[in-house]
Amino acid sequence: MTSRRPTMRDVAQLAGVSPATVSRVVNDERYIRPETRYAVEQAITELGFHRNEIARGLRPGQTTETIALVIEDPANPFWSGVTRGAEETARRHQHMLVVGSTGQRFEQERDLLRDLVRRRVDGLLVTPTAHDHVELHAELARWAPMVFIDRVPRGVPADSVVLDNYGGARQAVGHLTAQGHRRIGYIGGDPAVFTGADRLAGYRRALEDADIAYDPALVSLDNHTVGAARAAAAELLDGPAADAIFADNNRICVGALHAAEGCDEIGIAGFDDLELVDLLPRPVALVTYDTTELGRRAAGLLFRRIAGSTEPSAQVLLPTSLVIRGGRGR
Amino acid sequence: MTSRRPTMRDVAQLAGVSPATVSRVVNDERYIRPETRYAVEQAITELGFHRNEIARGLRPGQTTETIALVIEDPANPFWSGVTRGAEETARRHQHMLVVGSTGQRFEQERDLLRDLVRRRVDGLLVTPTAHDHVELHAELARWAPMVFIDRVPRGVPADSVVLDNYGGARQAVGHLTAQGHRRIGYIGGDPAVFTGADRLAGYRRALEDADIAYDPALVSLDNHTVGAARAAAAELLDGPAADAIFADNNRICVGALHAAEGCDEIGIAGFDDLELVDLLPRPVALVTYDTTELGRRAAGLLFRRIAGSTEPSAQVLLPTSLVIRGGRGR
DNA sequence: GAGCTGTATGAGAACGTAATCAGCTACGGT
DNA sequence: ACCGTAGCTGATTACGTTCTCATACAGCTC
Repeated sequence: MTSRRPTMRDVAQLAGVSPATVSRVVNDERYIRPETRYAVEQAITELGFHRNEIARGLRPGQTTETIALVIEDPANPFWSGVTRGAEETARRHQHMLVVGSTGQRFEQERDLLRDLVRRRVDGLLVTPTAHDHVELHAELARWAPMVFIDRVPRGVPADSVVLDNYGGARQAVGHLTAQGHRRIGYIGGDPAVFTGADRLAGYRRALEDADIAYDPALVSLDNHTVGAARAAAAELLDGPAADAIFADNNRICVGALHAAEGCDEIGIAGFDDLELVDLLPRPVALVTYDTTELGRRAAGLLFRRIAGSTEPSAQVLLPTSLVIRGGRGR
Repeated sequence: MTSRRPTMRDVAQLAGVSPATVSRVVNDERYIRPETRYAVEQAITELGFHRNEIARGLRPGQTTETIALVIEDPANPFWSGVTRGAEETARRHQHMLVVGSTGQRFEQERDLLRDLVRRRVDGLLVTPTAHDHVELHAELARWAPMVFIDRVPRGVPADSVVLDNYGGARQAVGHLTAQGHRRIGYIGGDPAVFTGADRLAGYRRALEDADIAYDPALVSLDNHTVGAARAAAAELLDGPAADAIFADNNRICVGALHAAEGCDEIGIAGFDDLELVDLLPRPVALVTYDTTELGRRAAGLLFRRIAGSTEPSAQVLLPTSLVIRGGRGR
């Protein structure tokens, strides 16, 4: 199938010119006789020549016109939205987007980032795995600009874009208290993840706002599946008699909705949007935001760095909004 | 920030050896004295050296260890599942995954594919845009193996992986007829898209199976948004008095569910899974499948080609299964 | 001690492209 | 006749790596 691929030399030979001339034609430079250009173009078409961008990128000062996006899981709607924004922005800057996933494993993140630096990507959009590993990011940020997504790095002076986790959670839980709920359960995922801590803080702040004492018995952490969240919700409703639940993310919210099915007086609020919630009989308060914009903003910051910006590092906080879905209300 | 990046020459100079020796250490070859290896490793650490994979890949016969995935929209759950499967498989083969989106625009697909071939990716996973452009794919498939996803190319001898669109639709519509529905509406998207034609054929076949005459008035095409689908569904229920609806994809299904809200006697079936459907009061029949597996299979076929397989091109049909969700049935 | 084999290293070429430099022609002005 | 310049093209080199070849020494065997 794939015989040896034609090079500029091959094209040159066929067209009866030197490789330099072929290069000039390909790069559309001045000072080419029309007949020469034509002959070279003929040869290019005949051989099916495609300039080797790898060799081109080897030249000093050249870039690979590639940025990388390192996320937890490309299939999760949150990350796939980010991916779309990043891809869109990369394309606008004539760059390709490489996507790598960490599955929340540090070793995988480390290998991935090192490999990407070796491949000379022009920049990195990174969601670090749960626990901080400053050395890794600091060492690699020497060679390629890095922008963090959904995490604020400690100790690495890099740009970052995060959601307003604190404000969003506070607003959602505030909505529950305004509805008269007093015993609001919190169901979260991995407590080591940056966003979880912020959302929990927002939850506590909302309780404070409403003069409700914080009760650790109403907080369940480390729920990583819909099933676990469902069980945790059932337990909170049953044991400490929660009258409402705040779900830290969309997986957990689905679990909570299952656990509270039929009990429409239980208040439910959650982070992340969910499709079809508006067809449910109960109302659900959701903290929504634009993940695509998250990807776009992050990539935008990255390209500013790639272009050579030396401004102090920026921490962008993306706003969230609270929407009330479902409950047959129109 | 980014000073000039150290090369093997720099490392060699610092370690007091030749570049060839550095190369040997980096590639973990035999015949290196332990002291020499140590000195080189010290120099590598001190300079923060990372081998330039671009230069490495320039050598003849070398590959870029990169495959590309060209899809319509990375944010769509269907494609993000495929992305995950492809990324996972790429990683297992020590390859990076480049993701590009076409937004269903042919020019964008063309530019993207050309650029990827110029960048010398080892292979391409492609979902062609709606209308066939055999020349493009045939020309590029000369240089990099190509596997088609969710479309069967006409005229290009390449592997492909598609869902059982025909069988899935037939089964879902068959379920509706078995429930006693006789006037089943079909709501589809772009009729030029390969999958739509197959699903429509499956719909017609299921009607035939149940001795129901095909009525064009019950078929609505070219619905590209949830809103359009909702309007189309409302119209079918109203005008030609459809008593059930088959939705060609998940966007359309959401629209149909909205249109039929409250009318639980209207049968609803659709292609693609939907979250939270199981909490709806009405039952919904859904054609489900594993998009991640789709990506994995496609990438698997691609790596077989990359490894040099010359078997005749394979068309993999991925099975679907029908699940009945919702309706408060447990 | 001549001839081997295995270990360890370096010199130099090659990969495909683009930039630099140099050279050529033709033409206009002096 | 000479110079300058614009238009056009080719030879050469460099990019960072790896591969091939050459070399040198140590420890063998006969």
